[in-house]
Amino acid sequence: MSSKSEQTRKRILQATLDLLETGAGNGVRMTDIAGAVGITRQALYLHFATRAELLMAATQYLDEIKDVESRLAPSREATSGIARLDAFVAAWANYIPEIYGLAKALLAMQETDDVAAAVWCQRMQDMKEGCAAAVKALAADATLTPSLTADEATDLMWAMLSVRNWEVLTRDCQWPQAFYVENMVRNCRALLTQSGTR
Amino acid sequence: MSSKSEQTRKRILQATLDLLETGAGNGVRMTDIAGAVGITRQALYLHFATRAELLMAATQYLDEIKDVESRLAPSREATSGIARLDAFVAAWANYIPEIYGLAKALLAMQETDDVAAAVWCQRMQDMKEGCAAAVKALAADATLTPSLTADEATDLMWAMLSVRNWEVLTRDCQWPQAFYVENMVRNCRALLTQSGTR
DNA sequence: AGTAAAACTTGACACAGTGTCAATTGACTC
DNA sequence: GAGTCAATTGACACTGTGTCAAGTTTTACT
Repeated sequence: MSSKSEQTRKRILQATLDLLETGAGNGVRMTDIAGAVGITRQALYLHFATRAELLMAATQYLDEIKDVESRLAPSREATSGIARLDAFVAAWANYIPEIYGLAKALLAMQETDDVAAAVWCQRMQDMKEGCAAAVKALAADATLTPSLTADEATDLMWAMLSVRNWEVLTRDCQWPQAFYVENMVRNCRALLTQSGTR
Repeated sequence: MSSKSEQTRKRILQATLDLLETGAGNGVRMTDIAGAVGITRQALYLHFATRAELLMAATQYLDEIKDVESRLAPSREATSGIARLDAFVAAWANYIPEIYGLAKALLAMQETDDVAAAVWCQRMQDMKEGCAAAVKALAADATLTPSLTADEATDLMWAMLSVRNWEVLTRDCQWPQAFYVENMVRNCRALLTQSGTR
């Protein structure tokens, strides 16, 4: 049924992601998106009730495309806790640039829009579960630093790997992406494992 | 001359800070500030050209009140590099909650307002100088980690101590302030000094 | 006390961006 | 040919910032 509608919906989501990626998310208005798709602004509301809902749908669409699951496979298959930590950090650190445009738009909306805040918060909570799993693996190996509980270690790791930190380091500080990744892997080890285990 | 004007200006700044502190910076409108002072919204523009300028002035006013300089004295007087690092981290970490309301408002404006972005950026740059000085002291003692250059270490420390990280850890993760401080001191040591020097 | 400047008020308006609504057009289907 | 769905057009409400002109109150000076 209504394949025309489905089709337009996809075009909208795609255009949204494109604009967000190139324009760095700052000021992507409903008008811009409609223009990119080739429909009127009002027509957008036939597909998505609000801007927040559109961004939300774009987030899910992005996941489909980028295939988050398969990126995390190496981490899940790691044998030691430290290997798991390294793999997770690297996977996430390399994923950030791909979602950055969208993340920034959602992050900016958080202050004003409760729905957007909830959506983003939920997604970050999912990512936190990955952190928790890595920390758990460390604890199982007894390689987790004694100065932190598992929850605290998870919190710290989560904060370290936040999109905002990525933004600060790669944008403001001009760290190349590869350097950022390498560094974060080392930092997480230093902070979370027993005395900088190699 | 015109002491009335000066007086009102101060009342405006004070009201702004009060609202920002209690209301957590989310939606403090010009109307709210005017209402708190007891004047009309339009009258605010007789004192400050734009909202950004008002926020900017409030920032400087806050510094006067909180006396940033004296807070940093212990850090400057530290003898070893590590003592200096610890003192600076603790001083800054304890300063964040006091400026948080204002910081949040300025941070939120960054996306849309270039002036606000510039103001906040400048202030963060000042704070970065403090990081750089601490790193330099470590380097002088040869206690700086060999895996980072001085600039990289400064960047990392700066990112770690960002207001947004404080927000994540104390708000989202519910870390008590004291725990946050203690932890950040330890983390900075772990990341920046030679193999976790005690 | 008288006056001029400065501080503030009132009320109106422009602008951007989101969201809403009603009436209409074009196309595709049964 | 009637019905339905996607989209269009044009208008409007709402919020918050910033601007403007005209009028009133306060303050300061002599």
